[in-house]
Amino acid sequence: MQQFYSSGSFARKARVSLRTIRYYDKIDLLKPTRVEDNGRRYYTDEDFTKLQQILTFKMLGFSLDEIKAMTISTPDKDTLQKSLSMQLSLVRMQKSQLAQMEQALLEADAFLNNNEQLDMNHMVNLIHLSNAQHTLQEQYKTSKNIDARVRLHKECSINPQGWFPWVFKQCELAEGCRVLELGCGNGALWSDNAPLIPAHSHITLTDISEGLLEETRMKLTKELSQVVADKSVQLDFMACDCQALPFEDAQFDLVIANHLLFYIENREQAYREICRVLKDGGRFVASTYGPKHMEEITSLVREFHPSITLADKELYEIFGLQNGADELKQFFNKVETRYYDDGLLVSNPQLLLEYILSCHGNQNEILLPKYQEFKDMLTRKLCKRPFKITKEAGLFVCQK
Amino acid sequence: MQQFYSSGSFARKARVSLRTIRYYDKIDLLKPTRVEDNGRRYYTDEDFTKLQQILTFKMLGFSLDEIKAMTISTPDKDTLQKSLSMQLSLVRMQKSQLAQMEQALLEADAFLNNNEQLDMNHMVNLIHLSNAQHTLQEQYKTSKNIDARVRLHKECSINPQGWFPWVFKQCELAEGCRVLELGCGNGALWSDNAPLIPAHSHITLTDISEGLLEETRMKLTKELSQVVADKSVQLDFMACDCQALPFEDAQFDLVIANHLLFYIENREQAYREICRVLKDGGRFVASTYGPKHMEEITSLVREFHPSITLADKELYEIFGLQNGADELKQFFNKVETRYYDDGLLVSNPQLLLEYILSCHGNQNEILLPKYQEFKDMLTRKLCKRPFKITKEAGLFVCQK
DNA sequence: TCCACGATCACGCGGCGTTAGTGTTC
DNA sequence: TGAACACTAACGCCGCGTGATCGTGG
Repeated sequence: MQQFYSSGSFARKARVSLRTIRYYDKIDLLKPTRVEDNGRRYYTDEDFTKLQQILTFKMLGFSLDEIKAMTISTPDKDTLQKSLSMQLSLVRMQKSQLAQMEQALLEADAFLNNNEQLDMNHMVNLIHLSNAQHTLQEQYKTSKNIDARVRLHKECSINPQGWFPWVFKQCELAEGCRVLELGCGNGALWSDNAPLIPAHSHITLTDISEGLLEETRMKLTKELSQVVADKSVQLDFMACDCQALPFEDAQFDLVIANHLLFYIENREQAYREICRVLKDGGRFVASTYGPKHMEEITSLVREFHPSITLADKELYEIFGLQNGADELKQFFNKVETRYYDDGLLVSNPQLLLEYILSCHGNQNEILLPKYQEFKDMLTRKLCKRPFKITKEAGLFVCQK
Repeated sequence: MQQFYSSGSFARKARVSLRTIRYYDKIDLLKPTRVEDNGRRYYTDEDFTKLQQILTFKMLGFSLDEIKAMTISTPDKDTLQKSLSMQLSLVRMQKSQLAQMEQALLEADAFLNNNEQLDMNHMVNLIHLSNAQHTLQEQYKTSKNIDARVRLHKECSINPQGWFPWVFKQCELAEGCRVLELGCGNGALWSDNAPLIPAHSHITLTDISEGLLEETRMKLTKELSQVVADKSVQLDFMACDCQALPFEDAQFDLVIANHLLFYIENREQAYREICRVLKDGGRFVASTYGPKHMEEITSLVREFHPSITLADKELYEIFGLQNGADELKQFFNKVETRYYDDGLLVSNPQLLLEYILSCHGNQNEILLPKYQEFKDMLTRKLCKRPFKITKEAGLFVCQK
């Protein structure tokens, strides 16, 4: 009962070039359902739904490689619906971007009408907006990745407290304290602990990514509006590099760097800067992983294929729980190491799969072509009993 | 008082890469205001406005070459405003496209929710929509070109009647006639002559471009709604190639091909098809140019640079007023040639310039680098007395 | 004296368009 | 017996990213 289309009629129906169809076959993005011995390709209606996803994501600016990772699973009804809702949210984001452009263009036009002098800020703003669609995708991808990681931890952690509350507790904030967080990311440390933020505290959040910081600013000012008002807490945001802090000396009681230092090229410079902006007796809290963190996942994927690495460089080797104290002691008087007691019990293969695919190593090159096979293996592993994963995370508390 | 930016600070401010800035310099898309002897580039605020246009048009999907043609003139306040309004309309078109996508995605999702079976038409529709942004630009460009040509003729013609009313008159439509127009374009023949369309006539418009036809359909059904209702005129639309007409034999009293035949590869095949669908005694009206049409413009640009040609092949050589009758006589009984008496008197250099730039020859490669020089030459030519341009257009009336 | 910044090649990549030449099917 | 269609292979284009290497100003 299946109706087959030849490559030509398939391409015509979809109004894409034949070359494109062949190319998508060659790069394993869209394989024909059937290939005859003479090499002729035959496609079905199912391939249309695949092509639809591909083209829509392409329109939204993703590269074919990225699309390959996004559309790897065969489209059953469920994944199709997920994909559609993802497309929908992306289309809406694009639309709102265009609406911003429209607004800015209208403003610039009105400005030109009223005023002889034209304002460069308008122009620069427009320039940034027209470049924004690229940033938008980057953000979407990273936020999707972060999402996958957060979900695994949230849904499978043994310790019910959670990482951010634990870190917050270690910080021991006092009333009226002045705090600087470096690499704030999405600001989870503060949104997760909103009720615990002491009165009159002055919190400065920094990140090196302007776009991310802007998003975080919008999110936090919304979510913390109560606290800010009730306890007269002050929130500041500043995009900067922690190797060159734009703050005066001896400003802060506490500096926090949550899972950040392994990304910094010149850590000594960063320590110097942190010391500079800390008051005498102020504290520096720096969290990181240990060598055993998530080691079972690494073994698991290595079992499937031995040459997979989930991270280009092991972050804990650069700055980890086992070696971080040494270098910190050169800059701070007292350095105390504290471990966070937790582990994961994973029974949902999909969660684990998405976590693995969100890693920054070479896993996708190897796993995506054997997606189904790998998924089946995970499912088999997890169906009998939950999979136990070690967490080894913690932080250093340093005193100036 | 001018503030200069180095290439690096310019790029940082605009958040584009330095490489991009250098590349735009190399391809003559955005030249720095000043270049020092050591090769260093220096940019000003004016260059920001240029860059804004470039990036916005790029976001909207135009190629850098196209953008070069669009942003060639130095941005005084007037051209800047024009450019902004152009950007605005394009942004709005994109937005509406995205809105359509959103709609279609929602529908598909709802469909999936209610119904087990998913409809391929939805998918194919989505596919076409995601490809549409490309078509959109094409349409925008051709419509801009057509616009430039129409404006020149409308504003500078000596004969006040106008081309389309004249053609319409030659067609001698009767009540209840069945008419087929091949290559209807934007349907100007009918919108320009709406009050003259006889009652009960049945008009079928075709074009080979589906997108253009769809647009024309929307436009005409709006503009002719009165006539259609009052005189019970019937309008049909059909995307097809005139070398293979999807109509039965002996259907039409009249077939019209306005400035179309020179584009047809196999004209004999087209004539056969036209004869086939014409009733006995039915007529075929085919318009075209003659060799002298607009010849002064060709001389003018050749005067500026002798190797410019405004059309890749001269259309009238393929099928023109001077040679068309011969081939028509092989298929029709009577062939009568009628000339349209008109000419242009141009005093506005801008109109003429835009007309020339909208031609399909090699003029842009040569003229755009010397844009200002050419514009000055045109201005000088036209300031003393209007520039006279011959029109040699007309049509053949053939009887089956 | 350094070093951050700027400049010029030169190569490469992604996503196809475009011949060129060769079957295969209606 | 074409002609319409399908296939592979190979090269090319655009819009930069990415070094490599070499000045130069502050």
